[in-house]
Amino acid sequence: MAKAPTVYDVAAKAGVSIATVSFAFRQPHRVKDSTRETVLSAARELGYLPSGSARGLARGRTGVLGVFSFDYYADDEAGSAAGPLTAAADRNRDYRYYPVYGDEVQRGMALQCRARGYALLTGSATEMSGNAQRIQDLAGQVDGLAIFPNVVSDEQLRLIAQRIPVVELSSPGEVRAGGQAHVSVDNESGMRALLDHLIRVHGFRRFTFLDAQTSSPDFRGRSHFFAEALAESGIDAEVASHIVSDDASPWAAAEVDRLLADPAGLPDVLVCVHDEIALPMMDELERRGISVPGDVAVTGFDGIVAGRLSRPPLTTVRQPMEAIGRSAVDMLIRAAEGSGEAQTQVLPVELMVRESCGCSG
Amino acid sequence: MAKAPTVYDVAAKAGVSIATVSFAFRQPHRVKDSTRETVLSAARELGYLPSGSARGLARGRTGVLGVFSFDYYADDEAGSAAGPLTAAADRNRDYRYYPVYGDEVQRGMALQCRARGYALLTGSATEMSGNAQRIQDLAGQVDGLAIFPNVVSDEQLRLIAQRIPVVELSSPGEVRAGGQAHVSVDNESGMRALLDHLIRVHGFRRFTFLDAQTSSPDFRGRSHFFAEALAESGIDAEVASHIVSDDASPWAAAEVDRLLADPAGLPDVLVCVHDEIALPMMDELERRGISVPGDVAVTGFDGIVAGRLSRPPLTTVRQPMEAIGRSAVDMLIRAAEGSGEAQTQVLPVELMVRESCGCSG
DNA sequence: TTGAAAGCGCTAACAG
DNA sequence: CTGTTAGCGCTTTCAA
Repeated sequence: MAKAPTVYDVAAKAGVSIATVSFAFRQPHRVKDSTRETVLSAARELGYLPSGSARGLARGRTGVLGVFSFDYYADDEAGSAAGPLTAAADRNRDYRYYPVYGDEVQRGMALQCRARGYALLTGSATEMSGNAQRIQDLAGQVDGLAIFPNVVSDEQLRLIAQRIPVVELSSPGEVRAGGQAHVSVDNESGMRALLDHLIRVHGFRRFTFLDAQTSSPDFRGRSHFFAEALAESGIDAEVASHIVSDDASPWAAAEVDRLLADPAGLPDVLVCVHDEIALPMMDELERRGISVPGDVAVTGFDGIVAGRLSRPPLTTVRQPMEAIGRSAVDMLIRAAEGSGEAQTQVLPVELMVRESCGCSG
Repeated sequence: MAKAPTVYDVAAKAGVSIATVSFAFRQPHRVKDSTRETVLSAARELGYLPSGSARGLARGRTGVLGVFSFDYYADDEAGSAAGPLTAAADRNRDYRYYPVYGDEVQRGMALQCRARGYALLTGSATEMSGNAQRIQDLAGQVDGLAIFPNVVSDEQLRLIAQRIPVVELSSPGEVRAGGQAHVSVDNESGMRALLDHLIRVHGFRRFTFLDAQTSSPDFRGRSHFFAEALAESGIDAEVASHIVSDDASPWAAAEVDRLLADPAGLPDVLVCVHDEIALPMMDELERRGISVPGDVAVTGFDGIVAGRLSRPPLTTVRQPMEAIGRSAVDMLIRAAEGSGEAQTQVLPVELMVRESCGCSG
């Protein structure tokens, strides 16, 4: 790359001051038409491209929003191996559940950024260390940052939130960390609507809840309202021990073993804390010749795309992922542009009755 | 947000110079242990977060790569309306084909950026004007830029490529624009493998090619090799008039009308230039009671997720989307870090024989 | 091992 | 309408 021309070069070539060059681009109306023409064409001839860093530094804002996530499907070896990149390598990846929850939320953010004239900077955590460094670098480059739960320590989060608006893409924890903004969904209504359906329509009485090993405010909330709602209905539930979500098949197999070993027999329904637990469970059950929903019903939570396409289609509670992303962006922009602090927001969910609960398509 | 502490504040608090603060962060080994401790803890207490803009400006690089795309599903009204964001609004979107080709490529870029320690800045074009502005802003903030075809004028592209490494995510055009880097796939082999299968295994003789209205080097390549390969086999093909890809149902209905109106009857197979034409065609055919592949076979190109889940599953040629994205990132980084110019690269494709061609699952 | 000082390229008062 | 000028916050020689 040849040395990049700057405002100085353009100014010299156009025979004006650098301020005029800047104005010609940023406040065209403040410059005489003919002057603007001169400047613009000088810029064109030189191949002038304004430096984002310099602009950002001078203005104190970058026009960029950030999002930091954890990519469950990421495979660091693929990246470092630098081996031949083939179609076969691609195919071997497990994209059964892609796009997942976070992908759809990020998509919502991208769309809203686009609509609002911002760019979106994405970064994601690594299995390895160095995440603190990564996220600080990211935070230093944006006007506002959205963060998925469980990817950043509270300390880090507080540090960053002190400098730029931050919104967590989850429910607030049980203990509200001082004023931290959140965009979340109404887990309570969702869980209650789901259980209401299972109890009233299907008459289920024996419930098993499949929880995730990775804890999060949302998961804890669902678990909590599951128990609460059942208790109110005078039903006792069994809460399965934590599920390892690291590796798909092993835990599902183990869990089915556990269910089968229960002398009391299978429960009426497996209520899973999220779709990515429900889907592999259905697969594993089918593999063992156990019919869903014939022998046992299964439900999820989130409403990822894969659940619509599974067999049977998954009954679940759908989060408005795109809206979550859009909402986060709006909050960040509002806060970044000074119109008030970011506030926590709770979006509605929707019960999606499909076939895995026993309803007919 | 309180005024952000800077190196100066940290330096003052730690009783050192700003150079030492910088060193403490960027070249820890060059600073005495005790000094580093002092600096770091001063920084922590102050809640110091380095400014990305300032770093970028001083270093001449940002550690960020960019990608500019066009989002076909984007709905600007949803963004500007700022109406209530509900689950229902989300559900009404047509995500049948999501994630599309570009989403998977971007995913590959994100993964590789992560692996290489870069962040990824995403921007996308608008139906409206102002794209030149958007992309220049984007380009000004990154060390390298990947661009999808048909979203940026050649002039813009040249301007940007003059300043930072740029790679186009498509085949080079027929007329190679001077040295512009590309990451693309072997459309010729893919199309030939597909036709070979259709001719040899299924004995098809009557082919119709469904082209896209939006032209691109890849689409033109596929169209070209389709005709060439058939000609070599002594088969004559009919190339359907351009298909409007703007709105799904209307053109598909019109196209089916056209096919039905042909006194010669249906062709043996509809070879579509990409999956997003093949899929709606299959839907429309089914709607009219025309069996695929019973009455007419259909094939696609790209290998998007939706094609695996359609009924029947779509026979297509799969591009290694993730690898394309990863490869683009590697090229950009190589070029940005000065180890040579970005070069064009052609990745292999793979014929995915599924059921829409008449093979049995 | 640390400090002084010169930029990096642009924006935005403030003058004129 | 245009020019002068002072930063924006950090990195990086070059000296000490």
